[in-house]
Amino acid sequence: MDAFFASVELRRRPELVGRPVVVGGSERSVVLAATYEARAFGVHSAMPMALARRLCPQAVVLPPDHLAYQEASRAVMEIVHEVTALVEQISIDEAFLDVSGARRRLGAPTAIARDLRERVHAEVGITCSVGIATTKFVAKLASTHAKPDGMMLVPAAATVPFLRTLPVGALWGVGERTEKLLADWGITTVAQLADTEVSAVQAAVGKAAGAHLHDLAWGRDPRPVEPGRAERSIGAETTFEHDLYDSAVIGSALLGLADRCAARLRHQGFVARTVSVKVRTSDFRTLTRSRTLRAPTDVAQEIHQVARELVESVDRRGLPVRLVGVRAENLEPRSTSVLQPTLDEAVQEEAGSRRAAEETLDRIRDRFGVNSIGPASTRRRSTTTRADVDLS
DNA sequence: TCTGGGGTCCTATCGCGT
DNA sequence: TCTGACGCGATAGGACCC
Repeated sequence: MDAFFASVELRRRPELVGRPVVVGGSERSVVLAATYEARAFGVHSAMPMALARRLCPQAVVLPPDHLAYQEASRAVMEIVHEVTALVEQISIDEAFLDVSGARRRLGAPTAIARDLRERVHAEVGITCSVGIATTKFVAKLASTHAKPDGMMLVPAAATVPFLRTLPVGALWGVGERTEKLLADWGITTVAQLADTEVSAVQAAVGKAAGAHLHDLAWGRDPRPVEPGRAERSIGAETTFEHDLYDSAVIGSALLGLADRCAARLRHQGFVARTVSVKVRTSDFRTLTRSRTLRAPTDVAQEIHQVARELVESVDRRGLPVRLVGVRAENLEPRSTSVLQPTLDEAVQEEAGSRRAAEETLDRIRDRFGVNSIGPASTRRRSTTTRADVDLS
């Protein structure tokens, strides 16, 4: 999708079409999406909002509405799945389609792409771009070049010449750091990368990455389209409005994050064997700690307990905390997970009743909304009376 | 300029068992 | 009995993507 979050916003606020629009939070956040009018001022996603406002003071800034984007994404992906079942969704607004088996039914890839783009525009009201190639990675590059609202075909024979025109930074997997490492070796273009010995590339960026990048530079990418890949982790994190010293406040934030993690684990039918936490201090250093449990869990109270201990174990050198996060890893389906027998019956009973309580939360949230109920210490004091309107 | 929140994957290191 | 190679899982950190 093109400027996805911004496009969804413009769909319901057509009066803003043609103006620079930026989607992003207000405080201490970054740009999530910018219209092409805003990009003309140098604004781009991941840029600090403070800088974006300075570069383009006249931009209309909209707060993100993730539910709306998820719904738009779902609508688009529904259309995509009508083209072929071989769909690999890689983010909220991107997917790979293997249409090699759909040609007889739907025609040439260019025809499939044209129909798909027309349908998305007509039925969802936003534009997308399509890249067509014999490998995933070249298709991705082609779609980037096609933006906005375009289509680009890179025939097999044209692949290597096309790649050689690009800077190394265009390669999928080459970010700021890798770009600099390669530049130290005099490699700034894909053509130079391709013409360098694999061993030299590996010396610069590491064994696995080096071999991979050298392959990509020659258009070699054997990765197939993999429909329905299983998730490997589920997490939640938050940046505070102000850096915090207070362990009690950090602890209640952790409870809210553990609660979100656990609810999503239960919703998707997973239990997690490992809990990891992330702490970012005021100097922007990021520390992580993780612990593998004796028995996997999807209970917020257990995750919170572990998360709290892990955060306590971090040496933050006396600095205040900017961000904390909780992540559940080593996921397995709850249905097949072996429940660890515990000799202590009281412990087992306690865990069981906690889970039952949290399942009740799930049902209340299903009926009354995700914000209708939550752990007491995470609730904002409101001006309403105790007969909280949330449950009315 | 001052840096989000959701993830994936890779690498280095360490302890442990063989 | 000691030593080292090796594989493996756990852990921590970091690069990268949208």
